[in-house]
Amino acid sequence: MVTKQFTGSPDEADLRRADSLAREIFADVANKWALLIIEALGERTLRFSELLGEVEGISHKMLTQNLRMLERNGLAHRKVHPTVPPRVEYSLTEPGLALRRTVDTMCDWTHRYLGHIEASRSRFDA
Amino acid sequence: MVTKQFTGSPDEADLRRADSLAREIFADVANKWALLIIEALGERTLRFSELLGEVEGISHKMLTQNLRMLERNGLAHRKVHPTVPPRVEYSLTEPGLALRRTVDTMCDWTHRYLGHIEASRSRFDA
DNA sequence: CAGGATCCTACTGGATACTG
DNA sequence: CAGTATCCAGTAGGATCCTG
Repeated sequence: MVTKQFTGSPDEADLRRADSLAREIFADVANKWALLIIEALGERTLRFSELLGEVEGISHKMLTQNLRMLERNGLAHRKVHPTVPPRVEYSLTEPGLALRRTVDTMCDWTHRYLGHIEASRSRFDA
Repeated sequence: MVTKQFTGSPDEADLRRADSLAREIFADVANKWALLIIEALGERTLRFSELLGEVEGISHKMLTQNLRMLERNGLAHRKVHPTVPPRVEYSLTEPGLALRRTVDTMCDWTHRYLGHIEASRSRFDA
């Protein structure tokens, strides 16, 4: 489980707070776009427009929204070059890189079980 | 990236198909409820009603929906006991267990960086 | 080029009631 | 108890227009 149960311990309130925070973070991060962005940024630093092309199917709006969220949580770093036209580069922070490693294993998993899953689907759909 | 680019190879069509399948599976699995259910089932086999209680905040409908999806993809196994009242038990299959390991590391990640993230949020919100 | 704001649609997901 | 069906509200998310 994401959350562990603490009952009756001294600073129970603090622990419950950490608990709900953990759930919030998990909900932030456990979504398709966020994970795909993290995966893309793991390769190298990317500009906004590059990400838009790199993350298959994402819209302008969703990209901005998720980048803000990642920045707020300290997973991505936003570097603005004060040039004209503006140039903004996104990269992963240490926590972001750590998360990226687990996303990697998720991608590996996907490819490893592709066959199993496709077979299971055919069986189920029958 | 989830998807790798193959261009000009012999059976390019097959690879593109596998590609889009991979993205589909990733989208199925990379969602809050699916991951939380997998995490819960990792502990032990659970009945429908037990899952409902175990997965914090999930609704009846979302649970059914996600369980069907997990079953279809061959990640969860559904065992019906022909008793009355009915008793249905869900457990993880081998692929499901494998995925569960990566979900575990994601949960660990969440708890490890809780402090970093909370601090980053305060900074950002100011 | 990066990205905010707005509008609008479509789907997600909750509550509730019904069946085996 | 497990699961389906229906209805409905909220929101995710696309398209578009506008600024520095």
